[in-house]
Amino acid sequence: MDNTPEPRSPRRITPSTSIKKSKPVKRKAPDEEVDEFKPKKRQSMANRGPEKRYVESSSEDEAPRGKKKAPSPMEIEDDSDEDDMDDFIDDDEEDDRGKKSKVKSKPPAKTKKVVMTKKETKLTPVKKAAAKVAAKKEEDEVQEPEEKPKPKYNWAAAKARAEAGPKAPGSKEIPEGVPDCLAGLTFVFTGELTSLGRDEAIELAKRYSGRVTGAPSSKTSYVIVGENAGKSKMDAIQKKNIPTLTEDEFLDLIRTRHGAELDEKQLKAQEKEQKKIEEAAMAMAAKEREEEKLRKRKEAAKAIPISSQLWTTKYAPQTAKDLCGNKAPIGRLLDWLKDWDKNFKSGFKKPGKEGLGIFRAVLISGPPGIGKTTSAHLMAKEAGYNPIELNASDARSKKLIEHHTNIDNASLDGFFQGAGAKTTVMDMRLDSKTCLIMDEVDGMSAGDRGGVGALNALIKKTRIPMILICNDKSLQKMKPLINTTYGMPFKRPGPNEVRSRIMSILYKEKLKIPTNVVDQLVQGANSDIRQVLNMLSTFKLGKSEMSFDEGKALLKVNEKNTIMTPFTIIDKLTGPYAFSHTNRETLNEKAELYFHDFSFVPLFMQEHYLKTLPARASKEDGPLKDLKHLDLVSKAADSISDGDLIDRMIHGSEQHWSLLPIHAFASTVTPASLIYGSINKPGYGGGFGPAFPQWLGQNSKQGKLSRQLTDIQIRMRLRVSGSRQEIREQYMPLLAGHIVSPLMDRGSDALDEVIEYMDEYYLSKEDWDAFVELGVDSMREEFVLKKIPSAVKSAFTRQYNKTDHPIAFHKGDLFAASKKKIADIGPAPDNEDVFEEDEPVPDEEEEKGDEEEDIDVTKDRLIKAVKPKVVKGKGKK
DNA sequence: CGACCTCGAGCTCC
DNA sequence: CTCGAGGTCG
Repeated sequence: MDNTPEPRSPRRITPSTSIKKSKPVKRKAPDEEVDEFKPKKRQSMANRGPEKRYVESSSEDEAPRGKKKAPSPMEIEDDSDEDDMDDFIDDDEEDDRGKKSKVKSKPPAKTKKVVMTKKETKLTPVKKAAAKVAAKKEEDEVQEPEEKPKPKYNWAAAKARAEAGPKAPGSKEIPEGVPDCLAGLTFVFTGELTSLGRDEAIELAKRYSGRVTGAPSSKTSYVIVGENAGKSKMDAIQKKNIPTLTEDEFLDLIRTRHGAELDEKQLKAQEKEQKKIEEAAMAMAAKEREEEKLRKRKEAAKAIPISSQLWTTKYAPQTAKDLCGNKAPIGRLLDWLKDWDKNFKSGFKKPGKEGLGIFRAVLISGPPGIGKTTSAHLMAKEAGYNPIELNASDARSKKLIEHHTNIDNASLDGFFQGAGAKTTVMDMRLDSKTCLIMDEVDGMSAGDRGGVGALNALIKKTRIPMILICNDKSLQKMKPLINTTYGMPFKRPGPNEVRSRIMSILYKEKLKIPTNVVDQLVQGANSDIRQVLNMLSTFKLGKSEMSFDEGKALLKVNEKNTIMTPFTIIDKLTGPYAFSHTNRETLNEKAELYFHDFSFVPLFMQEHYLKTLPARASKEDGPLKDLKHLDLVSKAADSISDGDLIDRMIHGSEQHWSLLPIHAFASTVTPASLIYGSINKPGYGGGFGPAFPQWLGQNSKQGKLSRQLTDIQIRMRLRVSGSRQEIREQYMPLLAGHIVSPLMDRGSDALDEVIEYMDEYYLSKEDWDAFVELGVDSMREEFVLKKIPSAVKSAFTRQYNKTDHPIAFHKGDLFAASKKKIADIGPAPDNEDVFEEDEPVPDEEEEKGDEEEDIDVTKDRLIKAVKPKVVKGKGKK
């Protein structure tokens, strides 16, 4: 925190939430959260007398570094904010001095070089009140003249600023330019601006239809250079000779530039686009009329009139032209479908030019809402196929996969093998021109493992093209599909692609929404057209126009839908400008991020804090920079370590949950405030974004092992007694000699013996796997698996699956049911601990799952063997 | 109309 | 860094 920035002119810009389109609102209506929040906070600060003092003094000795202090929220108060506050307090003081001569002069803790010209600012009642509070406090603290202004002033000043800010004349105010005055210009922002946040600046440029890109290039009209501008960018700027602006000049540009000074080319392009939009809208209207007619003719009472349909269905893409983005993969998909017959005849031997001739199925993957399913349908139709959609997550299709497309089952399979045969599956007719579209493949195998396996087997012999759709193909369970299908990753369509479509729809709906607003919406909705349409259609109910700010408000309402993962949280907390003085988020808001998931976020922070290029060190150069970096990291480590201690108190025996906020700051916010900065850090293992905490990986593995051990124990408890530990330490080595070693030593000869032994103890093949995984020393996993020839392994699996086993609950899914059975039998009396974790006894339905055949044998056996009514845990044998 | 070049953005984790 | 899109030139 010692790299305090130069004193600078105060910011007169409201928090972004309160930028109003027209005149600033009267202050009687304090704007939104920020404002609501701050005053509240101030009060709470003011109420705390003594603590505050400590905080103040400690925040003062930041400069002499190395002093260990208990982490405290206030400490990590942004230095910049402090500065700002200073400035503001100064303002207030000066005002007050001028008017009442009441306030004593401030200790010269900080040199103010910049004297503002806004003393004439009329004090509004609120501001006066705020100033009064400030003044009073000042009087109180006067005895300690060496003290810096108190953090508590921040709130007063912040409030005053938030409310009075936009009105203050002569200060850096957000200028109001002519609409579209930046049209046709391309901006690049670099470095930290003095009063505008990066986002605000970008937003401002976009508000006036400017274009903002990340890297300067020959297309860039202006580069707005702030403090600490990146060196590479500056070099590029110099090399390409791009005009640069300061922030003030940028604001002036907005003020002075009139209208769109577009050159001919741009105008032409605009015209062209407009024409395209209108054409598309016409086409849409025509289509709608047609459909409306059709509907009327049919007189289908049930059909909903198109005009009242949801926009998302109403404007669902009808032709390939309507699809946004992903042009290349969609084209490939079409080619593949068209060539399918040919490839089928040649036995999928010829790769073709794109190499997709050898696949019988494609796997489309990509985030939701970008038209994967629609593309698949449209392309199938276009290629002359009759698409059948199976949604893997709905039970019907699941059954279908299980029962009809199972390779051992003849019904569908007959079709897939016989040429040209016709079959009906679930009331759907299949013929040679059918194309199977499996949606949400990744949601499939959740309930029935082997779903993907069965699907894969189906793919290998299908006689019709199959299009599989999933959201995430990197999942483990999707692995079998990767080699058998052609992967087609779909990406989010770019804003440009979405815009034209949205614009046409809007044109047709007679909604007047400027391009930049649409862009904003698209961006805010992450290019999810459906979401944008939904937002717009609800908006349409009230109005027919939308301003930039209305769009923003609309986005804000909808943005809650986006989920925060620890990754995004860490991104937010340690992003390049996360704690820069232009950042508008309060510390409390940052702490809120921690509370999103307070068991994970600290872990991610701990994983991440060494991987940034701290912005606080970026001022220095050479060795000094490294030193500063080290210093910051060391401080962050200290804080994280403090956080760990606090964590002990929270999660340890004392359960001091009230310490959670402190933990938030110590473990997360403070480190973030120190090391925030560029994430992409070459040379340090590189990588992108926060890594998944290694500890978590190990932890989840441990969790898995421990669950497996519990499994084994529960199964064996029919024969043996003992806690998990006992089983692990005493039975398992013994058992290993009987169920693992024979396979290692004698190979497949020992199979029968081993399986018999496992049956004796009700151990399944899965238990065997777990058993091996749990092994140590001479029984450790790699060693064992290496020693057993793979032929033996597969023979083992085959043989095990071939025979019936006297275990009622050898499937993981049936585990819940199995526990009940054990309870029925009555466990060994000294092992009640296992049953403590029992879920409520599952009801009958769950018990008879899909695997009835499996159960039947064993069920009889077990249930006959014992009296069923013994109460859980109490039964003695 | 096609090939080449240049610009720009997204990439990764659950 | 790599891919795709878009523009320009032959």
